[in-house]
Amino acid sequence: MKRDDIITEIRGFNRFYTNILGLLDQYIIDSGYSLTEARILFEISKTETCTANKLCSVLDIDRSYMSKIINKFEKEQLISRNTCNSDNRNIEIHMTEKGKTVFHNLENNANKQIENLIFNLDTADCEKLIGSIRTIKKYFSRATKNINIRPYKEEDVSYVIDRQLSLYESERHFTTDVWKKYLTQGVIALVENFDPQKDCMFILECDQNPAGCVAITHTKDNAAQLRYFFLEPELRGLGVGTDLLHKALDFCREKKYSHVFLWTVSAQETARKLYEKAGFEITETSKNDNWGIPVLEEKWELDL
Amino acid sequence: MKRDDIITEIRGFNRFYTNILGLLDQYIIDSGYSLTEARILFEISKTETCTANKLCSVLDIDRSYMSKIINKFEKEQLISRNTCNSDNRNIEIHMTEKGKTVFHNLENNANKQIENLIFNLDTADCEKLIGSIRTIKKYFSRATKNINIRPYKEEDVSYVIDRQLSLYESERHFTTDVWKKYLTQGVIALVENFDPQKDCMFILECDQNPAGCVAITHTKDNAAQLRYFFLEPELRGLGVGTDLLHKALDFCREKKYSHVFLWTVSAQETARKLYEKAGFEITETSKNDNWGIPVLEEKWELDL
DNA sequence: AGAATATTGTTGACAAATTCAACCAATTTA
DNA sequence: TAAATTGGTTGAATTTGTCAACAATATTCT
Repeated sequence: MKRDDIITEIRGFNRFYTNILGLLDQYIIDSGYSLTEARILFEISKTETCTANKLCSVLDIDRSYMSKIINKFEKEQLISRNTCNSDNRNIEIHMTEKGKTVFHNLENNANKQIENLIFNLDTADCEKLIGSIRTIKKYFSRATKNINIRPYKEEDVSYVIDRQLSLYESERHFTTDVWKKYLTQGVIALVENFDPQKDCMFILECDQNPAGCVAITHTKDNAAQLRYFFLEPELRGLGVGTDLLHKALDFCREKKYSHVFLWTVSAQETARKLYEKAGFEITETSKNDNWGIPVLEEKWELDL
Repeated sequence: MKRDDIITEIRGFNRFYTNILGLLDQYIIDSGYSLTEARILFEISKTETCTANKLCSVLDIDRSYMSKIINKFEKEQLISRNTCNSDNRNIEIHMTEKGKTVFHNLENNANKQIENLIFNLDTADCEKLIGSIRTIKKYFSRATKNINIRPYKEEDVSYVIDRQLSLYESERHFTTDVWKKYLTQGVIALVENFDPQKDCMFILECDQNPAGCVAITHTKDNAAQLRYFFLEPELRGLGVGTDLLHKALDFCREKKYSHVFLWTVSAQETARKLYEKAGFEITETSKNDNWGIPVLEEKWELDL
């Protein structure tokens, strides 16, 4: 299939889905709230500490416009507001009971509509539909995210440590203190002995928030070791990890390293695929029972 | 997967795709034309004999609003208008050279944007993406179409004959005069000897246009034969064919037929699946070399 | 044929949705 | 401490879209 045909097909789908959404929006419009208002209500209800500003950036709506809608909501007693203690400029928005009811009704109608849409689909059809939805989301979601890779700052260190500990715990069941100490002290050692000519640590930001990391540390004999490579789960599979990995490899090339190695565990499927794609090969394996669950560790190496 | 989870996932996708579309629309908005205007331009350029009214119904836009936008287009010399000869109420809309240029630029920008969106997808990824797009389109497209099944009228007869001849020619390579005569005379015979107590012919309409057919004819010994069952290709796989088939079967039940049969050819995969799903079973097969290409004909029967 | 009705398109008044520019107050940065 | 930034507000202006009345043509019904 040619590139142009793909583009044509996607644009056709965009027109198609514009129609679908327009059809569904009809219900909301009939409810007395505009589509924008409904989107805002939805966002308020799902955001814990919600401010007008957050809403503006998430929904990409003008500040003044937001202010007016929020005002209207307050007049209708759908929400209540109180200025934030820590910063008096911020005003926190909360849903009132009435607001929750109104929102609930909107939600119910929206659900019923989708129910109609899939009414004559059987289980197998639904599975296919959901699969397709996920595929499209995966391939397009990068476009809606503001991804940025930058050198680490002092304040990132706690994120790098804490987030890895919790990810390894939930995903790999690494729970022992030995493991926690090993990881924590490793990161701290890197930062304390940081040599910008030999080491690097990059933070991947998604919409201004840290969402992943990769580092190169030099060993005693001046070899490059890739460490602390992780990515927030919701960003996996978007090609973002590849970019992050290559940022580290580019650093190695820039600093004239001729070789990189890393240690990982065999269960880290997604990461392993990235290593393989980047040209790494397994050169050594060893068992390790110290992290809370027995694992097979693998050494991967790459000549640059 | 539970029904509610499916609905949640679809609604999540709707929000997601609203963002995607909003992102893409930005370019159009920056072009000096509104999204609505761009949609109208697109529709004008692809419609041969275009009138304001057609645009209104296709794009679901108010007549007065359309009138104003069309006026604006004419002032900017993007389009020219001339009243239709056959009906002086209609005013045909044509793109001027300037209009074509403007539209072309819009198109180019839109294409470039999509190009960016799929920039880091390889061929395999694109295949998956397109597959998913088609799946979603298939499952949702019924919702955007106005499907209606009604008894045939005199003026439908030529559609039923001509469309079947061309579909059988392009899809089954039935080309002989024997075949054409057989089909044509069959339909004419049905209409001429039409007995509303024993016969029926239903036309499936899609957005007011004929897009399929099914008929029940009585044989000499008063058995019900299902004939002339076909559906426009773009409507296949949406569950529309099933509805049409059941309309015919319901007629049979209503008229107290205890049995229906039909003849089809083994290559008619999609239709055969519908017959099978409705409970039909093959009771007889025979070769036929008279239609331009040798086929295996099958008799399917169903007890009501 | 002639009256009633429907269709296509237009217009002006209006209402809703959205943007713009100027502004205030709190906070952060230089 | 002055200057710049951030979160939020307000009124005016613009854009977008709807409504109701109307004109011109075509169709239907008697």
